[in-house]
Amino acid sequence: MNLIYEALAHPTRRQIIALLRRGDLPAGEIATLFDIAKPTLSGHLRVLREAGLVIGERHGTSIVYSLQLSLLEESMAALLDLFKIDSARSPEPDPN
Amino acid sequence: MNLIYEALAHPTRRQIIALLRRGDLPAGEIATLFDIAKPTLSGHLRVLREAGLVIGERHGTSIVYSLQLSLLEESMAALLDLFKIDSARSPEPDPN
DNA sequence: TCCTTTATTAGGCAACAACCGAATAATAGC
DNA sequence: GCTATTATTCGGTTGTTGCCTAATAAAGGA
Repeated sequence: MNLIYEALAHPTRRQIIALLRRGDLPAGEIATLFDIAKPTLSGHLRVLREAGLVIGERHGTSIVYSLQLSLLEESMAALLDLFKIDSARSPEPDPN
Repeated sequence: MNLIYEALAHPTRRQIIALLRRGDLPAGEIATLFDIAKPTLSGHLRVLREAGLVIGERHGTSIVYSLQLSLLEESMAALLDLFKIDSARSPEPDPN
């Protein structure tokens, strides 16, 4: 859970998520849309991958990234739990 | 918005939020519930304050902290927007 | 006023995160 | 096998975060 919060803490990574919502994209194409070096973006993608928020599948020489929607829903549920706007959850919440 | 995501990125700060959901608490009492030095906790409270997630009101020598529920709801809405689970929002989302 | 209590700020340090250019890996096509 | 393309990993720099102890501030009561 902590990995998800950390992944969301950087604006660029949230923008990548917003981008991928519209459809899958290869890493290079994502890179062209940001004003940062490719290795830097590759690092951001790794953080998102390790948090489980995206997956990358190789197609030929390119690696196409797509959202992992189930994880996004899980993180939503966690945040709902943290704020307790929704209810019917564990009585002793552990936010980690 | 970015401040909120950054504030939520640390486990201790999320635990503070979970704690305050049950009721307001003075800083010192929060500190006793964590195994960290008081100045460290004071720093976490500052981060939460600057993100607008909590407010601190002085009562005598102590400062009582409470959740800023409106901001919590706003951040929920932002996350819903980021993931687009809910709809009927801005057509060109900016996740910053 | 002085002392106690409660919290914060200041200063310093180690660990981490973000960034870049250069080098390396993986695949496809000739 | 060689070359081109696409991405990642490596190595290093810079700035930030998290933590601590010591010092300071703010309020209340003797």
